[in-house]
Amino acid sequence: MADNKHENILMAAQKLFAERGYDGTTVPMIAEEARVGAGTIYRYFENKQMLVNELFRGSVARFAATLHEGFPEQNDFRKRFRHVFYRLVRYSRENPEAFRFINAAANAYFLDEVSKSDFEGFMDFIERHLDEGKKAGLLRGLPAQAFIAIVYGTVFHLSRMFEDGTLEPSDELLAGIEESCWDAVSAD
Amino acid sequence: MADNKHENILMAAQKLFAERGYDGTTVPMIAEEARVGAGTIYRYFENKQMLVNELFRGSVARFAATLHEGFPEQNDFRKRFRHVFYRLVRYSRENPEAFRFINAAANAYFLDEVSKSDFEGFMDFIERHLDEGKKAGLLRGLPAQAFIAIVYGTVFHLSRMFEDGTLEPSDELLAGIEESCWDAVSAD
Amino acid sequence: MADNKHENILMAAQKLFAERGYDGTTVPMIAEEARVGAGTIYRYFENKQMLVNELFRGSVARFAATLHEGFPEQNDFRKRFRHVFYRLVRYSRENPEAFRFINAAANAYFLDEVSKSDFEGFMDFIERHLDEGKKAGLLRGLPAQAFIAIVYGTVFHLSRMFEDGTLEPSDELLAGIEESCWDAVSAD
Amino acid sequence: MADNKHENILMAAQKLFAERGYDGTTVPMIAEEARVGAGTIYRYFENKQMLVNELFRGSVARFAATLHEGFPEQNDFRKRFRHVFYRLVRYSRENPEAFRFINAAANAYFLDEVSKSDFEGFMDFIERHLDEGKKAGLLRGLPAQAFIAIVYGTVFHLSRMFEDGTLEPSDELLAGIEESCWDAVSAD
DNA sequence: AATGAATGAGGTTTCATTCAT
DNA sequence: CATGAATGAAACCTCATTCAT
Repeated sequence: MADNKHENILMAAQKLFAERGYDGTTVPMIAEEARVGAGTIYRYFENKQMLVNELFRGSVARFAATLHEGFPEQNDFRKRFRHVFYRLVRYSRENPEAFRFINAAANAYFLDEVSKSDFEGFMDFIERHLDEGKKAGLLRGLPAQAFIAIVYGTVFHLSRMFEDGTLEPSDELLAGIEESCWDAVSAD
Repeated sequence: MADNKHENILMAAQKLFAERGYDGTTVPMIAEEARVGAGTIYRYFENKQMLVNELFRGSVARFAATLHEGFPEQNDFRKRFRHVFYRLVRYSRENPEAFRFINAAANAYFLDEVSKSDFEGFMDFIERHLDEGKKAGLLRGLPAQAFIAIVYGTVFHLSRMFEDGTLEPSDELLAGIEESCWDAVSAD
Repeated sequence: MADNKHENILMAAQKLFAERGYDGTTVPMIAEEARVGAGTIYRYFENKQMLVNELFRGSVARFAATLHEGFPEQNDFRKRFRHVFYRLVRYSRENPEAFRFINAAANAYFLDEVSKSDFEGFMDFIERHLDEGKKAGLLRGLPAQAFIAIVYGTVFHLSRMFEDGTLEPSDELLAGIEESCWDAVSAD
Repeated sequence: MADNKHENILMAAQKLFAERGYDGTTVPMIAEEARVGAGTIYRYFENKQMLVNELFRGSVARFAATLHEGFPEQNDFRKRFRHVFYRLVRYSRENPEAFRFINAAANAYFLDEVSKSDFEGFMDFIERHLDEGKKAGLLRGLPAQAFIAIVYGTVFHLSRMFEDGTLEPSDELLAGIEESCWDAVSAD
């Protein structure tokens, strides 16, 4: 266990913010979870709000990286769609707390403008990707945002179910849902 | 404006909890929004936690009523599916704060067991409805929960977009999305 | 004992700031001295800094009122000088804590601009008064500020001595010192 | 700049205590100003209170030395009075921070008994000097303490004015004020 | 000897709750 | 009934002090 306090604090905050929200999480709670003194947190973060913003931006950046990494070079839209779907699922499953936190915090009053625009930039990537599919005539005559609602909304809810045990994840299930989502957005 | 303080307080709390979350909302904030004294809140609710639970249960009950009301008697699954979809959308659009609050609060640490089981009961209705479609062989070979993720998740995300103006609602758009969802879950 | 909490808090703060300075005085100390809960102080003052500034301005205003009240109408400079001297002494003796506080806090970093300019306005009155004496040829060829140093400085130090018992005040003593000050500033 | 940390710390503390008071100055502030680590301060001083006391005593000792040095041997009271006045002024001008700190800290709750009695001893020297003048019949029929109020109080206030630029020091001005003070205390 | 990261006691401030009016 | 002034526990944050390096 490398004694990286900065990272420990962020991970502790991640967990607690996901469980109890920003205002429901106290700094001493974070300190205890991170196994540091409460004052130590203020050596690494200016205040609680800076901490939550730094955490949010880091999580969004890793989320974006997950999505971008391995994004198919050739313009095979079906392949790209599948990539995006599986990467959304992968991030939500490998970082369930981060994923839950990002979605709960997006647009929250404690986020600063940089954080909000970082998140928008992330969503824009998905939107641009779907727009390509529309231009190629592969998708229905709905706004790209509607497709986001379907795909992202589905993954979001799925992640909740995986987390609380309502649903057990399996390759088969995910393949089925990916196909469902594709059928929901593809033309004809 | 009838001077129904009990109701005013609940509506004020609804609005604020939706905007700032449970812990980010103070009792004096609720009092000001409801145009009552802070002490008055304690004549109608034992404490803040009881208030949030009563609010949650009321919202879930109205949500359930919206869904049940007009549920097609005859066993026409396609019609019933459409009913459920449109009623989810109707509730989310007519009570955006309540809808946002319900989804943010579901499973939150401040809910008591009664509230949690009320919400589960509500979800069970949707699940049972989808199970019928499966039994009738009209839906794909996926768990009913997966369909919930798709439909409910889509409506949830859609509602967010309507609220923040990312997407403009229209009959045509909703019809298109309803069809998408149906295509996502129906067999063939 | 009228239960004027606002006033009680100001008086408690006055006493403690005079004894221990602004930073050496804690809000709970003020609360205890004022016989109120710590939180109550924040119903009357936005924060500690607003409290110290309101206190300062009130004290300066009463100091100025003491000086202005009964200021001789006729332009008899000697009489006016005596008036100013005795009123400085009166305020410092009737409000030793306020006087000590004003002198310690003038120019302090926790005072806002309004407070500082209030104090300057007060000092300006004394300066204008002395300037009249200079114009009338009754005072020495020194800047009015030098006279302030002599008169105000003397009264300030005198007040300290009265407070800590180093010197016992008496009419005779004050008359003697007033004469000394006059001899220090008057021409010839 | 010799690397005398002990001295650097004292000088840094001097400056900061003069500007912000004892409680308004933090140990890290002193460390930064002295260009040492915060922990280093505790190698040279037991704690903050010991530091402030040591500083106070050193400043008072240098103040006393300034006054004693060159004190006229022959019993020429007028000369001695002038010496004292000019040495008070000299110290206050050459060590404005120390002078301001001494006067603000005298009697403060954080000074220990040794520090307080050191300061009293210093004041006693001035008092004894003035008593001689009284015995020689050269001064008015006022207590020596009253003369201290006049002379020390004047110099104290003058120093404030020099520091904040309200008054510009000059040989002529000082000569004039010294004469004023003498006229304030001398018989006839 | 010197440092500065780490800490927890204690500072300022907020807020759920009570209660006299 | 309704209120909002009052409160103290607990929140956020600071800082004197310690101690491993």
